[in-house]
Amino acid sequence: MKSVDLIDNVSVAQSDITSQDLRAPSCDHCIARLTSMCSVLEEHEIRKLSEISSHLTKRPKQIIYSEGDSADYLYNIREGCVRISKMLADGRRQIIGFLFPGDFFGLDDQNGYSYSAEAITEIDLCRMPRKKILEKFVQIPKLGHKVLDITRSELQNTQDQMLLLGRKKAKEKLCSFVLAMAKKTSQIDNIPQSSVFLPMSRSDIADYLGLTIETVSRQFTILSKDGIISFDGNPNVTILNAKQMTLIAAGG
Amino acid sequence: MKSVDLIDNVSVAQSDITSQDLRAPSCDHCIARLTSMCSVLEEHEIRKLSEISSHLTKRPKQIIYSEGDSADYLYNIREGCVRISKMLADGRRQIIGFLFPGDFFGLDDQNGYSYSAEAITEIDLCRMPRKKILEKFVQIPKLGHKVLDITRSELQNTQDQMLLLGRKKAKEKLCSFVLAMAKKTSQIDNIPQSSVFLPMSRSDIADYLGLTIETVSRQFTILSKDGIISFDGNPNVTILNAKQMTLIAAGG
DNA sequence: CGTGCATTTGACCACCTTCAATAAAGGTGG
DNA sequence: CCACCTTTATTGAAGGTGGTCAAATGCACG
Repeated sequence: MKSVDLIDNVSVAQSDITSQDLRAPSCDHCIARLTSMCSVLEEHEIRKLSEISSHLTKRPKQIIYSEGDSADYLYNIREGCVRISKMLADGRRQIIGFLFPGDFFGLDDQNGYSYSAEAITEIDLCRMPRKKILEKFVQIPKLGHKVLDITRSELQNTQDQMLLLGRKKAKEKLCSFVLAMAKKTSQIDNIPQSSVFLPMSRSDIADYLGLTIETVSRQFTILSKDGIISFDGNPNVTILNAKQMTLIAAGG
Repeated sequence: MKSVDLIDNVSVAQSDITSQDLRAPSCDHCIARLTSMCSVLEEHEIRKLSEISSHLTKRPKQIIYSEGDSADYLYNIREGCVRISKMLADGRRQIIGFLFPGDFFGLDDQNGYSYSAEAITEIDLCRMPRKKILEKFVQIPKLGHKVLDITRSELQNTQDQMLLLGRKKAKEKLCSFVLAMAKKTSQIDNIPQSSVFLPMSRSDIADYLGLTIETVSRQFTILSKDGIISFDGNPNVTILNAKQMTLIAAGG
């Protein structure tokens, strides 16, 4: 039922060992520090958090964990793109979200992880034991409040996605998606908003929008022919007519 | 754009006035107290919370607030059923959820409410100013933690609903819905799990499942003919074959 | 008993899916 | 570096699930 990880894990284990050495200085150069839950912490609090954290990397398509696994760790993304997804018994998949540096995932309870997490690009993660991070919420109240804020914001995004999945047409879905990615990635690197980096496959996009890869491909072609986007160089898309794209995305 | 409230508000204002008198004793008999965020509080903490709360009622179809309104209050449901929803400019609606006693809603930020909230049945609400409840999160840490727990749980439900909206067939959606309602309402009253109370209209169900009322109606008819449910007395549905229903709901 | 609204049922149609073929991109080994 | 193979993306044709339009039935209320 769960897809098989085709790449052996040895190199990852090695990365783990390496990261142990790099652990202390790693927060200093963490590009996610200003956008993640860590952004509310003082220097000494960051240091305390780094003591319970370990660092690991994954290669594209590697599984971080699977739906139902014991939820022992919380993950912070330092670098790269992660997809989180749920599956039906017969293999139909729904991608819950694409996560980028500064995002966290895996804060589940004793019922185990509620979704699977996999690397899309090369990724760089910061991992904390769930039990210890829950203690930190008590010791550092503002951390707990920040996590509540982020979770509420996530909930709102997910509710927006419900509107998309339940009520938008294929073309509207695609426009909403590209705009959302533009917004999300522009917070990370300094690519101007009109150029959007899409590291995920057509299959991922389809499973995120409740469509098939064929429909995604066709709609992209139409948007391109209509002069709304262009595909200069994969995996980048350029938004040529943001105004009209926004209009379509809103269902207008 | 926003639907008009057809029932005048005078009676509600009167309810508000009445509730001021009843405020102090109201928590004592609140049936939602054991299932809501209040469940973690001691007697004296409940009393403090009731000092910043007011009590109000609404009649079926009345609007509690609309998407975009300034998010000044948090609401706890004491009695009745509420629907929360989002709309596209052209009127397409997505119902985000049906809420019951013990559920809260309206914890939004300065961007305003992210969805509209309306009464489905006669409802009985407990209302708290957002600013004051945020202070309580600081004063009573376990309240903040409880709200985080509830919010995480909500997020998981919403992610399950993404899977439903994006990947399930109409029949599977209906079965999932009826089972979810059975689970939810059985926590509230003591109706045996096989009899499910559905206070919402076909239109509400359709907009929750990303379908049309016709499809909802047709699928209900099919499920009824297949002996999986029966419609003894509206608005109640009886589950005759829970096993098969669960199988269909899971996509098997 | 008639009016108004919600629900059910029917006929037809469209958007998206499914199936299939082709094209392009990426990875491996000679 | 190119040939070969695999994977991914695009494009085309046919089909189905669910939507749209329309009418009938049921139900509550005056």
